[in-house]
Amino acid sequence: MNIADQIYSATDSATQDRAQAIRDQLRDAIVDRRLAPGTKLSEGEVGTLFDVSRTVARAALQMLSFEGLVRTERNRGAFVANPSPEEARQVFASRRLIEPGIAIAACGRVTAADIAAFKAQLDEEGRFIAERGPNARRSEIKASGDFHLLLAAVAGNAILQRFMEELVARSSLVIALYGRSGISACGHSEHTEIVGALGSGDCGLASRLMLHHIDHIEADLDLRVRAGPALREALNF
Amino acid sequence: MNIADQIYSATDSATQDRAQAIRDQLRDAIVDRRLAPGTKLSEGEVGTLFDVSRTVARAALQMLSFEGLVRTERNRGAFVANPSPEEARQVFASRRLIEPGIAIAACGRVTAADIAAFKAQLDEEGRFIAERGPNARRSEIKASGDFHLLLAAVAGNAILQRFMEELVARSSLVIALYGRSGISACGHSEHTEIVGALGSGDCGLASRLMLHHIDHIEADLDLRVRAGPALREALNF
DNA sequence: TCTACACAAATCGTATGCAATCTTTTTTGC
DNA sequence: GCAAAAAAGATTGCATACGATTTGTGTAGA
Repeated sequence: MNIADQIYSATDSATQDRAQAIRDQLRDAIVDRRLAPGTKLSEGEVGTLFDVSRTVARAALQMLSFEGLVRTERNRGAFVANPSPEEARQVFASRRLIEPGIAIAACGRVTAADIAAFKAQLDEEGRFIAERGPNARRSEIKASGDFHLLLAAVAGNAILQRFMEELVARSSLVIALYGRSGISACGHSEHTEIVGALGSGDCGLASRLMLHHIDHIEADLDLRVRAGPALREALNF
Repeated sequence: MNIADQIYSATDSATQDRAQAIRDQLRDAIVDRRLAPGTKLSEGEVGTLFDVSRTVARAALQMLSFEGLVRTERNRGAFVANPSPEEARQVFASRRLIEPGIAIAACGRVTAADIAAFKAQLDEEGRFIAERGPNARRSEIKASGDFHLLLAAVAGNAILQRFMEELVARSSLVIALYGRSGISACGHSEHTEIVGALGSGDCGLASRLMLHHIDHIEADLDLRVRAGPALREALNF
């Protein structure tokens, strides 16, 4: 069982229907920025693409709409979400509220095996940062999110874990839209510090480091309304 | 616009399809304990009851399943959720983590009109406590949850507000299953204290009061595994 | 040339039908 | 009488069909 499986096991263990599989693939595509914000996802197109009927495609899109990754308009269709600056702020405000607590919970339950998993995760992050190129960049963003999901999994609260999955996914969208530079190297070192705090059992430190880490990520965003997105939103509504 | 509309405006403003309306009615029924945990909700039954096709009923049940209020089993059907003691603990652990922060956020944004709405909400709670009888008891539980939802609405973060809607709804289920006595009077006075702290702008106090309030609610639960629910679960699985 | 209206194309919302799967009952063999 | 197998019944999973709504296009009139 690799790390990715471990992270998603809570939601995917009982993968019953094909709709969930399609949702997962679409979510990965959105998080990896292969699907740009605003892209139209028509039921028929998704259906033929995955070789299922519109019924199943519709269910998958509905799930993504619940997660906030897709916006649906009646009789118009589904579109990859285009979060406004205000939504972006709310995403990070939520993370600032939840993640320090998750860090404390994880710190209280972390095992040696978990630490090993974190180390493997950090190595993977490092590899993607070392590589350069668009594909590595995508993998890097995803790996960075996976760190936070792994932490949530270790914390052992399935409800908070699901909240975090949603927040991390939406953060990817926000960073795609408003991200300024590569926060990657900085983020990676901060991840390493957090794992260090977990390993030494300093829960308060882990919590504080996490809070600063989120602040740093958000500080890298440029949430001023720009002509491009503003115009698009004006046209969409 | 009454208080209930205000609370749910974030999710219901653009009520597009009938599935959402059905979901809301079913959710109210579950939260009000008119539908007991474990009750079977077959697609056909729900469809005929609301006079829609199975397609629409299915969508409504899927939504409730995302919220954790309904559990679906492949080729078996949907059932009102029967949260385990562990799930119950996770619900309250999540609330302990999130709600003090919500209280602080709400405290920083609360207006005079909000305070008036809180007062009206408290009055309504008081009325239901004064009345006795099963219907009043139901309304009382619902009103108590609405207080927390109103607070989340005032906090002004749509994402956290949705998380709270889910947590409050699941809490109702947990209290229905594991609640020991009437925490109501105690809870009502604590709500009043929190509103007092909000009114005087003491955000730290509001946050601490909220944390204690959640602890008190949880302390009233009897989370030891009992024969009844265990047997039911054994029969369901 | 520009505007307004009408028609055509595309897409969604919903109902219904069939196949697959699970549960229950009946039948059969011991 | 009891256990096991088989058939019947019920319910979901999924595909498809049709109507409704929206969007885009072309044409007629000013």
